[in-house]
Amino acid sequence: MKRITIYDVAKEADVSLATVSRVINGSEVVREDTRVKVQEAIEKLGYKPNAIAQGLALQKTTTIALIVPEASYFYTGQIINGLIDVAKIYKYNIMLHTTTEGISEMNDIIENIIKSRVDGVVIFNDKLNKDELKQLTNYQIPIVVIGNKMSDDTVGSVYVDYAKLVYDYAMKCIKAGKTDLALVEDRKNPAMIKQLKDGLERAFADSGMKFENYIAIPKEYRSSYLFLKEYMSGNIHHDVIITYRDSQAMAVLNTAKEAGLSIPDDMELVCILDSKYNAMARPQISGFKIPDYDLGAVAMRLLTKMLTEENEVMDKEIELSYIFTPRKSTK
Amino acid sequence: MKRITIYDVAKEADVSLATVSRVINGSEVVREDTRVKVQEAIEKLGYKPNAIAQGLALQKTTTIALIVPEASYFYTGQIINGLIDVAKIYKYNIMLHTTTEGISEMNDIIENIIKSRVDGVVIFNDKLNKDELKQLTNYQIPIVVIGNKMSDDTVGSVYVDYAKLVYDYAMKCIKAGKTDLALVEDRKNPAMIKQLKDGLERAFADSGMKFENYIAIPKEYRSSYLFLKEYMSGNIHHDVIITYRDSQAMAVLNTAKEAGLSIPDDMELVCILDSKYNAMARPQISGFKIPDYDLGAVAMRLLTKMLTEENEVMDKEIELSYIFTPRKSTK
DNA sequence: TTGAAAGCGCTAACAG
DNA sequence: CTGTTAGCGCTTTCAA
Repeated sequence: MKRITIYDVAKEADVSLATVSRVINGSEVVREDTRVKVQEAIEKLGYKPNAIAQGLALQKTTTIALIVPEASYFYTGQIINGLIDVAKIYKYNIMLHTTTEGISEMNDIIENIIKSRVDGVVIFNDKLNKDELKQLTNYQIPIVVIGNKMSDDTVGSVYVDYAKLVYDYAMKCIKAGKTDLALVEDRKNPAMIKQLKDGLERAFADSGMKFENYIAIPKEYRSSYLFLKEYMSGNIHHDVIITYRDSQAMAVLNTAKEAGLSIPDDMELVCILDSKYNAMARPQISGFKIPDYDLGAVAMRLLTKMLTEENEVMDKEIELSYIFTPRKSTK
Repeated sequence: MKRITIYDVAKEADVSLATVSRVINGSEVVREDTRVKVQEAIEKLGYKPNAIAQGLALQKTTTIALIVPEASYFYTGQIINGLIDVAKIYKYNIMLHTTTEGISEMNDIIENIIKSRVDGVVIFNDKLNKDELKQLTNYQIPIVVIGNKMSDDTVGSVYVDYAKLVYDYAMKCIKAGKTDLALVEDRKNPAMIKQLKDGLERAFADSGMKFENYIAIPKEYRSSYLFLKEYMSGNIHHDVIITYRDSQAMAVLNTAKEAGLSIPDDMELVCILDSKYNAMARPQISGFKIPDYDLGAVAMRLLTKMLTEENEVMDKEIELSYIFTPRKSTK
């Protein structure tokens, strides 16, 4: 089947290709009867405009690139959902890229993105290197980063202030007399853990104390669970244990129980990134509802603004808030 | 910053644009010193070939479209990961589309895909309508569907035979004297549940019995959990309860426990789609390890074959297998 | 209101 | 080995 083009439609409708172009782009100037004539020809031939050719002529692709970490967490999925939903509204397509291990990886992706001439890019990545961004900005490609607070002329950001989140929570605990807080490391999300650690350290410093219970997972342990099992069996006690992901919270739950510790009576447990699985655990795990879907949606919305608005978009740093969801693992 | 093109490079290197084109495409015929000269010009100007223009000239975009359901399950994420990893190997880009509610949705996506002139498409969707596929095949776009067994000249498929999986498992149970099997409905995955139900019915029929314990979740219940809580409290007993997703298995686990039933002693529990959360539950839930990542990877591999091989690809229907992972919820 | 023609940036014969 | 040129399919002045 010969790929049918605008020329074919023009011939069929007995008009020039310019006219066909006008009707597919909804130009006002076309006379009604010729518009109908062209429409009919389009229907008859099953013509679909070639977006590639349009992209070339228009110097814009109406597609944006999305970079996410390889890990397929529910959280990431929700961000993607949010982003796609609003992208759909503004007729943007999504080119999906994932960062896998290997130093050069990110560079390849960036290179690829530049070549594909997307109109903008959204980056969600724990370990974000500013130098890599610079490449993109050099090519004048508008960027929105999710998760890190940063912005300048071509980059905007949408994020949740985890440091503040944990700071506030820690302050509340300290005021309630719970001063033995512990944070479990998450090897997969180092940057996030750093934010949490910073927040805790600040809270303790502001309270005239020092945060010391950072539970690092030694490299020789294949999983947090394995280490925590040993850790808990040491008859360890903390007032509150804080984990980043649900799976770590569950590991704490299970290992504590196995060690004869009762949660929340002997020790409280809170998970930063809440998930439905937290609610399925027994006891149910308390957590912070992070607006994952909104992170994606707002990021895309911000990007469309940066893409369309003539004058600089003013508010390019958007902080989203969270809600603490108390369940049964905290008192 | 003026967008720099192949012409700029040509002028800078003092050659024709054809030569530049040759070097960026790695043509063998270029003399070494001019190749170097061109390379230098490219570096100096920071030139990146415009993939859109290439696509237009070449009549191929080296991008494929991926359609997945909105739901951001871990399973879907893994499929995407697998697909992207092999897409990367073959230098294909991924255009991601999600099907949200609304009848016309899928049609919009198809329309969009046709316009974007992707080289092929991979579809993973529970509720797949063959008529929609026909649109794509009309435009000669190669398709690979994940999850449904089907194929013809332009469509291939990669799937796991869930009906067989559950059939075999049911037969094993029946032979062991466990004849009271129950299947929990999953409103979000009707087609999948149908496969499972078919398999069970066949197993029972082949054993001279009738499968009757299909646990439908009435619409008025917001979640499986809510209904199961009531169901279990009715002093119900089955030999084995089968669920599709981990969250349903956990709901069974929790509601059974709350009703005073012991798993696996009073009742066994098995989850079709295994996940890490199954291993985190207590007791740990037995499940079938479905090769999610491979589903994506193999689908993409198949598509590249269909895209490059001159002669018809012979094996366009690929069945992947599963492994039963016995844990603590089964005896 | 419509048509002619010049690009958009690149590839691929075809000549030389 | 390299340059010339004709597209790829569409948009957009500029004229008519």
